[in-house]
Amino acid sequence: MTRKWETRLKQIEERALGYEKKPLPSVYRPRLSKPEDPPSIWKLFHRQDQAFNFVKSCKENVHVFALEYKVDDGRRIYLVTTYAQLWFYYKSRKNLLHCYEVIPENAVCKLYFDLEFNKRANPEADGKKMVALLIEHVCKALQELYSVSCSAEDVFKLDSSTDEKFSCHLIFQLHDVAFKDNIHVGNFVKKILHPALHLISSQEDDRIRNPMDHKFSHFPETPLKQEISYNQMSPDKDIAKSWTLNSKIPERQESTQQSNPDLSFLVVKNNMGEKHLFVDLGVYTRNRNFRLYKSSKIGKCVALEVAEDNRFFPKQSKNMSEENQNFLFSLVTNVRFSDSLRILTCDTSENKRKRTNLVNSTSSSVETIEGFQCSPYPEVDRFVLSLVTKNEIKGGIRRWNYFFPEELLVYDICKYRWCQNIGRAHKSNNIMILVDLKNEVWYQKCHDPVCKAENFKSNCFPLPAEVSLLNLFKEEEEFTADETWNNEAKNPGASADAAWDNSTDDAYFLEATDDAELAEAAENSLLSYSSAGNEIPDELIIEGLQE
DNA sequence: CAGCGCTACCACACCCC
DNA sequence: GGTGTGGTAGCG
Repeated sequence: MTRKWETRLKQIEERALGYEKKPLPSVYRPRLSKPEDPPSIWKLFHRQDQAFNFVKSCKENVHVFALEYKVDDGRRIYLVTTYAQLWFYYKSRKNLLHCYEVIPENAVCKLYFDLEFNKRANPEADGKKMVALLIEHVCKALQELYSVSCSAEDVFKLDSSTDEKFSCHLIFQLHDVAFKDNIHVGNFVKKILHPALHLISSQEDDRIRNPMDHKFSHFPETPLKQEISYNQMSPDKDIAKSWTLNSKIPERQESTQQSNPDLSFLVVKNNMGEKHLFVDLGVYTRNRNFRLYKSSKIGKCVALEVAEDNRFFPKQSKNMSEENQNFLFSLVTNVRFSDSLRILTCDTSENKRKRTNLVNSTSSSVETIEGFQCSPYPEVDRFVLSLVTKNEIKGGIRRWNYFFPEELLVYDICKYRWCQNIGRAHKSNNIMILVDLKNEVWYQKCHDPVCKAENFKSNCFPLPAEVSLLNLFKEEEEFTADETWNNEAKNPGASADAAWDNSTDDAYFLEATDDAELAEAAENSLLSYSSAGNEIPDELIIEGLQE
């Protein structure tokens, strides 16, 4: 008995000594493996808005994913992490089986489609052929409406079909082109499928359709061609003017556009025998969850895989597996920023009207349009405004865009045109201020064709302390908050953080969660990492951290 | 204890012919 | 009967 006590005492003393040598950090920051590596981020939330708030406070390039965790329950939990970290735990497909990309509202994104039909209700439908025809139609539309060239070789086709149901996703990999957000994607898709919508709305036979139908142009409303082009010059930057111009275009143009294309191939029947579109138009809503490559819906075991007739093949990369590349290309919001990136927009006429009214009603006041003037980073906005305010001239933010992968905020400036390239203000072209949050610098570019021709980019200047320190402060706040939460054993992120941690301290691991629901979710899919081991191959760490 | 963002649908009120 | 409104079941 005494001997047993002695050995146990000795063990405890040894452990105490160990802790003295390597004290636990006061702030818990899980790491990949090496202390010099950036901290890993793996946080779970019950609420989507909490997840997005955390993303905002995060300096790293993180994204929100939704995880289904209970059969026959729509409930999801939200995971915030980087693409690399997610892939690291995701790729084995032993856990995280039912994951969705959350396409944030206002996030620049790719053109994407969800296509489906019931095979039994449509015995003669040829899915492959329908997809090919759709792609052809979409490419034609992109060419006509935006002068964007693409083909089936730019379309990543993922398939999730069963004997019962044809189901696939298309993710367009356009060159240096993306949409402003998924609402604009939806407007574009609805616009170009308008003739087909008409085929299903009318119960009657085609022969007795309203004769007016024949007047419908191929693409009924001209989209807002006011593209935010960072490398292309738009002579008149007066947005109100260009909107007015655009809003007047519609019907006039129809004569120049081609006649009604035959989109009858898009019409399918649902289980009830009712006519529906092959293209699911319900996937273009705010914060839409879009199933990830290699994920299945909960309760089903059919995952999205590269379609056998997929024609998009990413260039092979030396330091990344093919699967990892597939994963990255399949992500709708994984849009790379480039100097020549063009952002396509497609407003509904309603929105156009609303915006035009807004512009008109506020043009004289200092405040401008909501959503256009303020980015999610008010501190950065303030700093940018300070940069474009000199003496009498008070510049403003005309619009902003945030690029997730690069953590780059691009501000289109109005009423202030001083360009560092020419050392004076441009006469008719506006400038841009780019804020690189990752590297904590800002620089200036501009819309002037001459400056753009030489690809002018000013020197980088460090962000002031109040902007770059902002992240640090937020981080501290976050951790303080977490600690409080941990004390209350309510921190939903704790369990997964522990899972990510390689320190194998059982005490830490176990105390991570006593929340029954999360624990269950964790057991189901998330926390099997303890058995995944701590050995992370070096090449993966590099891959993981380089992004 | 705990998802989210819609749309289609229904009931009802109100108006006009 | 046409139109607007408000609430909700249920879909994706």
